[in-house]
Amino acid sequence: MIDESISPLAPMLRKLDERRTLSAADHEAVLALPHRLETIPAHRSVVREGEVATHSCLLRSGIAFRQKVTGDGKRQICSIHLSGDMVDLQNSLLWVADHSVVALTPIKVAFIPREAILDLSFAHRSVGEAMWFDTLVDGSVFREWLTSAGQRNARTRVAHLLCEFGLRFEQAGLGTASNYELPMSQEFLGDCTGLTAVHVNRMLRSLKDEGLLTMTKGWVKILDWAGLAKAGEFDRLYLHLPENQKAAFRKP
Amino acid sequence: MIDESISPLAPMLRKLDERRTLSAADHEAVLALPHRLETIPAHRSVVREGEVATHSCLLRSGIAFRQKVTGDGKRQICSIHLSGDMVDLQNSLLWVADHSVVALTPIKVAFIPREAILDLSFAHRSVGEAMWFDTLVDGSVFREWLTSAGQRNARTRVAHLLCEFGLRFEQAGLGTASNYELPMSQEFLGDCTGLTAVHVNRMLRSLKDEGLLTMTKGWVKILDWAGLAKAGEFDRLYLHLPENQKAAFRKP
DNA sequence: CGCTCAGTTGAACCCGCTCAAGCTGCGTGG
DNA sequence: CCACGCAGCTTGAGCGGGTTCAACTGAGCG
Repeated sequence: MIDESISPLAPMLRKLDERRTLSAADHEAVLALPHRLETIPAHRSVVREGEVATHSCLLRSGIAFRQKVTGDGKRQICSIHLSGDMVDLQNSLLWVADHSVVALTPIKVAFIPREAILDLSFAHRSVGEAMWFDTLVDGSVFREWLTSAGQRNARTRVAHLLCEFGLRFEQAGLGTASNYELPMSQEFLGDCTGLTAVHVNRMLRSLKDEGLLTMTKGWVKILDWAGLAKAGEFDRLYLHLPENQKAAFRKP
Repeated sequence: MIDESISPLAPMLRKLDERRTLSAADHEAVLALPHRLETIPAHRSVVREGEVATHSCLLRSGIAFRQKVTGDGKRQICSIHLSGDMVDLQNSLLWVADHSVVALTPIKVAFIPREAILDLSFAHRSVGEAMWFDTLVDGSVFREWLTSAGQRNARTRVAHLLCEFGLRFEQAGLGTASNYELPMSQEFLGDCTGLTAVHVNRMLRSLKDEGLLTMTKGWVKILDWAGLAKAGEFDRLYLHLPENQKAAFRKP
């Protein structure tokens, strides 16, 4: 197991290592990445839409999210990110940011120059694959959210989101899939799902009334995972969780 | 310029070359990729959700699209793809397909083993970067579609989609941004935008009535690009078109 | 000619939005 | 200790954008 105290980049290593088996040399190379540590307060943005992103940003702790803002000021949250996520590969590799990355809670980050990321990726194939695949999983989540926003009704969307968050938080070592702390307002959940805060509230009430979950002081407890998953049409396949993926890669 | 007659993989080379300047060795390596050619009729799927995708699929001609189907049978189109696109990198690299890829028109494809793609990418960094970045652009388009589905009203969504298609078709050498052939039913456009065919019809009528465009026999003519772009809140940044990107990379 | 599929239009309906009011919990300062 | 303010949660009532259902039109095709 990788000790967090070894290096500020340890969360990154942990995540890459889940996705691909890395050699000692790979480990060393990752930890040797040049970086600048920073703490960013809640609500402050890491990168803004339209800016040139020269650095990529490793999230070491806290929660961040991606957002896009429409012409008339409405906000769409595109995904959330937890410890270990390379939260701005998308923007920095594409040069001009097409969306913003914002801190939901206070976060600790490490900025890494994009060239260093690319050099590392192509010098160490396993690392490169793990990183590339991570960006593909991001894409898969975007597709799922798009499908929710486009095709599912409000109740299903909310239930789906809470299932996803459960698995994501558990994977990142923050609670369990059915019991986790979620520091998000209903307004925020609305911007994730394309609903208003008022309607999110009503859908949560409906789910609570059916005994599927409780929410108190920012803690979500899912009382009936199977029931909530059914209500949310939730199938974890799209998350491409590492355990499944690595298993698949051992086969051939 | 790259001659299509050299190899069936020429469209791929053209596209990669737009994104990164490739050496002669890079060219050779791309064209040397093992592949199996196939022609697929309209409506037939290339990969189905849940299948293991061992091959990646280069689209040589025709139009393909990605779709996800919800529990109650509704369909979300996630993106469309044109000549030169590696239409199934997302699925094949992630192993188990989380969405389907379907032929909209009859298409010509070349199936390439995923291992060959990966070997090439990591042996030839420019090729690898071009390919990785292409998957990131796909992600950017997903985010934009998500934003449309979640936050924009029906009229804006339809106008936005037609602007995007214009630029995509022009980029692929199929017509111009304001005059292109679009072999899609209104039902299909509805599944792209999360609307019903009936409402797509009404929104198109509204856009036509304002003199922004005409649609006859599958040909879209945009009479007032600026007007349509405004109606659709359209900003091309998210497409990360090669000309802008390559220019950015010459700078540093 | 008759079939089918896509486009078109109207009318009624309903899911989710908007507006508005009241509530709850909590931090701040007197 | 309470008073105050503020942000987020809750609930109700009415509205409206988009859906649903249905009928008709027109083009392509065997």
